Amino acid sequence: MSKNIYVGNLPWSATEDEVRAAFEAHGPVSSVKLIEDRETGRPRGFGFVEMDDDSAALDAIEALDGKDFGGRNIKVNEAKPRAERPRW
DNA sequence: GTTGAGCGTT
Repeated sequence: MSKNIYVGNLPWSATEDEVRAAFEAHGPVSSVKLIEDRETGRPRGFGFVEMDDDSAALDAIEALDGKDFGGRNIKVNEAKPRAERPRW
């Protein structure tokens, strides 16, 4: 199973590689997705991290939540389930 | 050469 993690308050200079490295330090990371504005292409400053190990995910959440990342305190929490793609 | 709330489109 996997657990989705929401990562917010990220600096605009942050990359997926840095976020992945930060979470891989606490457990195996399945995938990392930084969200950018689809219309303007600007980074929104938040992203999502998917981890296979639930305990490692919770450990990474409490370990990285409110911590300094790239000179900014990031917010790490359990992500809400993403809406499925509408078929029509 | 910018900006700051916060939950994504494969």
